[in-house]
Amino acid sequence: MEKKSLDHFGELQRAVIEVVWELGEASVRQVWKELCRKKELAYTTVLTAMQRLERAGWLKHRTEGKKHVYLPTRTRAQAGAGSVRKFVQRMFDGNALVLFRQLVEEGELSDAELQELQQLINKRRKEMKR
Amino acid sequence: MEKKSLDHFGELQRAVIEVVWELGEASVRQVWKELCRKKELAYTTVLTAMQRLERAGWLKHRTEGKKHVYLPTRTRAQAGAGSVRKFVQRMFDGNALVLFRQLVEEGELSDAELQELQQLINKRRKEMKR
DNA sequence: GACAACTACGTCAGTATGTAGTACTTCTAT
DNA sequence: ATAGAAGTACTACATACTGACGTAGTTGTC
Repeated sequence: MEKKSLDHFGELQRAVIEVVWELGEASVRQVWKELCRKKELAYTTVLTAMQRLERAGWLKHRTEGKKHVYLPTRTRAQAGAGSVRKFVQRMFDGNALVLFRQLVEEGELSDAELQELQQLINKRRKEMKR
Repeated sequence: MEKKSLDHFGELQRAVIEVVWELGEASVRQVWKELCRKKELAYTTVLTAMQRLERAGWLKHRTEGKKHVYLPTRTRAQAGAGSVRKFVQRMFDGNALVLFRQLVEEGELSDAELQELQQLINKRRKEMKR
């Protein structure tokens, strides 16, 4: 069922779903207006993108008068988590620790961030003990 | 220049480069033989895949007699790191901490792994202090 | 020089994507 | 009731990438 990871969409579809997440729910026109602030687009271009996202299972819609109001099927956080999971699967054979090692050792994080991360881990481990 | 992340390749190309990494360097025939253990493939199919990987900047080759010996342009680790970086960029606006939070809080890791991660972080922080 | 092994090049089908036009439908204001 | 605005549905087209090969030309070796 759930097939594609978020970061495998094209730019347009990606931008569309980001807008929907931001607004919580949105009509085509709303999204269109938002995207037009960056770049002129035909209304139907956005419509198509949203229909494709719906077919792909990322959006659903409810009918309101004559228009469709689209909602995300997953929260941004859920989508992020799913993408991470798939990414870890593809890239590191499902072993998340390898990814961590990569990020920690390749110096992607500042000392402050590392510290925050430690707190996160401690908290998590305490929660798990219960 | 460097455009595509490792996990955006198709299955064949992905399998090819994995074999090359494993062998260190490899002729088309070597890779072909290896891949044929899983699935019959025409020799030229593999050839094409390798040529495309070269055009994309993931392999280079040296000529040896009449054949080409292909080498990776990046180590597996470098490629992994690059992909992670791009992934973090696309998915979390470059903020790796958000990714960590995702993984830690969504319960992707066991207690043992969390513990190991803490050790990694400690080691890294000590290194940074110097 | 013949032949096997190679590479170069072209091709084809399938899929995804951005982009948008056209036609049909429906709500709404007069 | 009806015209027009606003919506959606459907179709189309160009581009790109991929898997998958076939064929033709080249070259090293016996």
